[in-house]
Amino acid sequence: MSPMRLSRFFLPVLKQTPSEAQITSHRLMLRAGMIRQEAAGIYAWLPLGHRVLRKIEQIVREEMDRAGAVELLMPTLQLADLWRESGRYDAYGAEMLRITDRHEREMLYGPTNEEMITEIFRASVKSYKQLPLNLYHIQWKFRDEQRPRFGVMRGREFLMKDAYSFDLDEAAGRASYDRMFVAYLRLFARMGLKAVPMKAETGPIGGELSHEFIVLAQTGESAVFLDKRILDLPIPADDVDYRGDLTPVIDAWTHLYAATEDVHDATRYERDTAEVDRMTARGIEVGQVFFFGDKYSTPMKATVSGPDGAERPAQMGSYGVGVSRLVGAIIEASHDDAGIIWPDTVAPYGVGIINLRAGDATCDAACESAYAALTTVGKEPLLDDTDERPGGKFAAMDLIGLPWQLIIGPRGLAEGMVELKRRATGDRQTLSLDAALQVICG
RNA sequence: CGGAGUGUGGCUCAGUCUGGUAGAGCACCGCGUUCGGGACGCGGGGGUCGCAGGUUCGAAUCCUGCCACUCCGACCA
Repeated sequence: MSPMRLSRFFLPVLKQTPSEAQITSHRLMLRAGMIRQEAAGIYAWLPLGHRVLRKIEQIVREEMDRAGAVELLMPTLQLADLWRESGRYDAYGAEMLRITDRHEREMLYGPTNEEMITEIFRASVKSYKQLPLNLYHIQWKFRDEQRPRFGVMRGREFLMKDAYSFDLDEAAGRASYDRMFVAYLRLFARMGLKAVPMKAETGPIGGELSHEFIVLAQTGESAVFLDKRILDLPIPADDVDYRGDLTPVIDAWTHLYAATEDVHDATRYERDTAEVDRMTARGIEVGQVFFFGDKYSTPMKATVSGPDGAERPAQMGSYGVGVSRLVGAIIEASHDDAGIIWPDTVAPYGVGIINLRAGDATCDAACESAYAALTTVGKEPLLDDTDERPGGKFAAMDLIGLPWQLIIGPRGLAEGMVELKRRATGDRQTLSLDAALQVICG
C-alpha cells in the first residue's frame, strides 16, 4: 500500500472521547479517526481504519490460500427461497434482516453463506475427483443483533472471512477441518495475537465438531478456563505440509484443557489440569470452525459420485474469521494510556515521520529524504508535514500507534541527528538519519 | 425483549426543575507572538436546541405522540 503525507490525508483525530464509547478499543478507534458510527452497530471505516482492515484481510487471505482454499466472492443479498431449502429461513429468527424487492420477492442480507455456497457447489461439482474443495470469501455480513455494543467488536454489519469445505467422506472432511485449524493458528499469530482454540458449541450452524478461537483480553465477552501451558505451544511454521497428516498438531493444541464458560466442565478441568497451570481469564472470540457433515448437503441435494459410482452427500465444514472484529480485538490486546500499539504486521503505516518544523528548509529536506527512502523499501511511511505544534504531533502519533516514530527537528539536525522511537516499548535513540533507517529496516 | 437513561454547533457539556433575545471549553477561520510532548492574545464563522403536534403573548424549558442513540440484563455464527 502507498505512503502518505498527513497534509493530504483524512485523519479526524479527537482529543475528547465521544460519550458512547465504553471500552478501550471503541474509544481508541473513534479517537484515532478509524471509524465513524452511522447507526447502531453500523460503522463507516475511515481511511486509517480501512487500511488496518485491509492488512488483516490480506493476512487471512494469504493463510487461506496457503492452506489450499480458493477465494471467490458471493453477494450480500440472497433469495429467501434458498434458505427455505435448508429450513433456516424460518429457524433463523429476528437476527436475519429481511428485505422485499420491487417485485415483492423475499430476500435477505446474508448473515452467513452455507446455503449459497452449497448451491454453487452442487451446480458444478459432481465427482469425488474434484474433491477436496475449499471455497472462501471475505464479505460483509449483517446480523440484526438485539443489542449491538463495543464498537466493531459486536456490530450488526461486520466483515467476515468465511470458508466452506467439501469432501467425500467424514475422514477427508476431518482433514479439511484440521487444515483450517492450522491455518487459523498461523493467521492469528501473524497478527500478533495469542488465539487459543477452545471446544465450542455449534449453535445454529449445526454439527458436532467445533472450536472457537479466543483472544485473551480483559474486556472479553466471555469467561474462559484454560491450562496456561497452551499459551506456549509453538505455532506451525510457514512451510507446514498441508497435504500431510496434521493430527499431531491438532492433538497438541486440543489435549490441554481450554473452554469457554458455556461448555466449562469444572470436574474435568480440576482433574486434568494441575493447579499451577490453571488460568481463568476473559476472551474475545475471533474465529470459529465447524464440521457438520451433511447438514446442508442432504436437504439441498449437494451430492457427488464416489469411486464406486454411488452418489452421496458432500461432507461439509465452515470456518469463520471476524475480520472487522479483529481490529478491535488487536487493540484490546495491544494499547497503553497514550493510544494504540499496532503490531508491525497490521499497522496502517510502518513508520510515522514527524517533521517538527514544517516549512524549515533543512527539516523539510531531511523528512522528504526519509520519506523517499522508506517508501522505496516498502515501509509505508506516514509523514506528518502539517504545521501543527510538536506536542500535538507527538500525541497524535502515539494515539494512532504506528510501530516506529522518526522524529526530525531543527535542534537535532544541527548536530546531524534525528530521534527514533519504538512505539511498543517507548525506547528512543538519537542517531543519524542513515543509522535510523538501518534500524527500521532491521 | 425487560429495565434505566440521553438527544443543545464537529467533540465534551451547561442551560430544562422555576417559560422571557441559545451559552462555555475544545475544534475551525484571520492576524500577531510562539514552536522538541496537546501554547497565548485579539478578532471571527458555525446551532430550525432529535422530529411532529399541543398549551401560551412567548417554548431548548411545560404537555402528548413518535424517532434515534447509549447503558444494565436476557439473547448471541
